[in-house]
Amino acid sequence: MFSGEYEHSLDTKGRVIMPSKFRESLGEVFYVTKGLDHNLLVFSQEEWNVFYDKLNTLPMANKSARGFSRLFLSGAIECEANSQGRVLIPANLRSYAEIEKDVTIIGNGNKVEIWSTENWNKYIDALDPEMVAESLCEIGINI
Amino acid sequence: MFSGEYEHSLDTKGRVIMPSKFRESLGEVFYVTKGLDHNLLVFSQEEWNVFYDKLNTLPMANKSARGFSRLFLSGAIECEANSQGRVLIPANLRSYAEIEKDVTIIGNGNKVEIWSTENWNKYIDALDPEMVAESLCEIGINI
DNA sequence: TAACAAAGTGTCATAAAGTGTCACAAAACT
DNA sequence: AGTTTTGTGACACTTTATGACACTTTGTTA
Repeated sequence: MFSGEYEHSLDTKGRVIMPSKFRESLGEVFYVTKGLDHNLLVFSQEEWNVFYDKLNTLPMANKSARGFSRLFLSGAIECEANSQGRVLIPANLRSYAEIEKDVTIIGNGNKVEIWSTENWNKYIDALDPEMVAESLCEIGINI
Repeated sequence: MFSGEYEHSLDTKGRVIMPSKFRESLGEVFYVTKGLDHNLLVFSQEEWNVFYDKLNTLPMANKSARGFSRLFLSGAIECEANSQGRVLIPANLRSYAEIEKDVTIIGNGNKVEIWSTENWNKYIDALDPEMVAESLCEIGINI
């Protein structure tokens, strides 16, 4: 399980350090793709396979199925952290997540997320626990 | 699995570079044909065979099935990338995909897709994450 | 059918992008 | 406080992309 929050910065070539706490669980090879809140998602090989298999069962004659597939796969890269745990984030992912220099990397259960620090702070500040709780109730989720 | 997004431009003779990340998996000889969204599809020999077999099982008594078959097969060409990974896109495919100068090449699972950069940007910008999230729920993908 | 034009192909040279690793700084842990 | 681990900048090196140009093939016209 991934948890915690780490702030790092990109080097001049657009590489980011994967925090050492996450490296072991992620494994040698892992996957980065676009998330739904203008952030990036990082999956271990195992978790990625589960996700990829689901995508593959979708019928390509269906328009929205083609959309997901393109969104997630065009945004996906296979990474192998080098000896120092650095990973290159390609330009298209950087611009999608509005990442320039400072990133915040958080653990979120079965995945890791990469945010631009600015967006992360905005997001987490705007999150009102009361309202979140309320909405969960409404849709019948009991936590 | 093909994934990632690469932007390239055609040379003056209408050739395009196949990104190096894709070359190995595509193999020496591969197939290019028309796609469903005014883009081009690129298959490895192996994936092409799978695709071709699927086309062959379509009931040809059905009008759309005949259309499908004609769209994909009439547009198909066999390609061999030269030593620098360049491939000539024939004029009919270029005009089908509205490709003039800038192309974006994306990995999409079992196939590669070639888009005019302009069309690709329009397409991907029009995908609304909220709506995607909604549809993902419906089909039971949890991300 | 010879001459020419157009289209297609191969390859070089250069520029740009990506990758590996060293060395030091900062932080965490005894 | 000393030791180990982790993060960062710097830089060398490798790989990849692309314009340029020459050569080959194909097609057209006189």
